[in-house]
Amino acid sequence: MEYKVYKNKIVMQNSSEFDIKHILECGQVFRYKVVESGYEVYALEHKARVYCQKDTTTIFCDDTTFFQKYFDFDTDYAKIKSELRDTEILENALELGSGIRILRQDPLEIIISFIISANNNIPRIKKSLERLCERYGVKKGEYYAFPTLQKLKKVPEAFFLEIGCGYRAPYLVKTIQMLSEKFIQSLYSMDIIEARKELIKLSGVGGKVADCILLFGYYRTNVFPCDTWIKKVYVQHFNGDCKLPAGKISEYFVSLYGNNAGFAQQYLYYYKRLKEKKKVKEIKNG
DNA sequence: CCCCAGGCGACTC
DNA sequence: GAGTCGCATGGG
Repeated sequence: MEYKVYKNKIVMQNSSEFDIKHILECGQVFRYKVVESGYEVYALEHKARVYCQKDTTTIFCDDTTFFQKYFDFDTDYAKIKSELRDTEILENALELGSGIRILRQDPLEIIISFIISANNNIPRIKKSLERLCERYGVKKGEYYAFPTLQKLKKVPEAFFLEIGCGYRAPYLVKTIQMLSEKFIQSLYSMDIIEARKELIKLSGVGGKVADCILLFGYYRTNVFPCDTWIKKVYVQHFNGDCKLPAGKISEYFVSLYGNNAGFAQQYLYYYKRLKEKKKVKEIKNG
């Protein structure tokens, strides 16, 4: 991918491997919002504004080094896509979500976000996280940083209830008490099986959430989070058994795509959600 | 009223 | 170990 880095911006031309809409709306990140003709995205204490006009994408930000890493600029997505283009459904998904990239996000932010995500819908997850940051994150001008672990340890269960976390509130409190910087760091170098086992020990973290944490928080791309949408993909496009548990479906896709499994999952998830949304709209409009 | 949302924990057997 | 079930909460 070709790009130029300036003092406070990164500029890309004809970037077929970078589409900010695809990146933000494929379910890996919740702290972003639509602004005039672009998006604003928040990561830890940083903020970026991304605009796309014709063939030019511009990332305005406070720290270009941070966001080059965050947007995964060192990975060759053209190569990954060529390796994944093996079936009709993948071909369609790769075309629809051609500009998807897996973000290098902060593990703590991802752990909290995906505990909240369980059996929840995206608008509500976004709202809960926004209110958590507003109350416990450091104010950075007109936005808020994600709370530090130290700050999170002071959040009472009642507050998580107040911001709409529902029955996940006690899970969050319990998990935050279990977390330490050392634990979070230790997972980077841990064997994937072991890391997954450690994450599942956390309250509110099962197999699916653990896979999301590994993929989005630790960039472990040889996992395949299986949720309700992916289940539909498996049944409808891979001739799968609808009674098969999520863990087995996940294993199936990892055996199929190996270190590209996480990427495949994002393309398929984005594809299925968009298609389903479109179908609902069509029904509504007659 | 129903069903669903990026599932998990507790409880069975 | 696999199979049920309840779960807060808001939207369609």
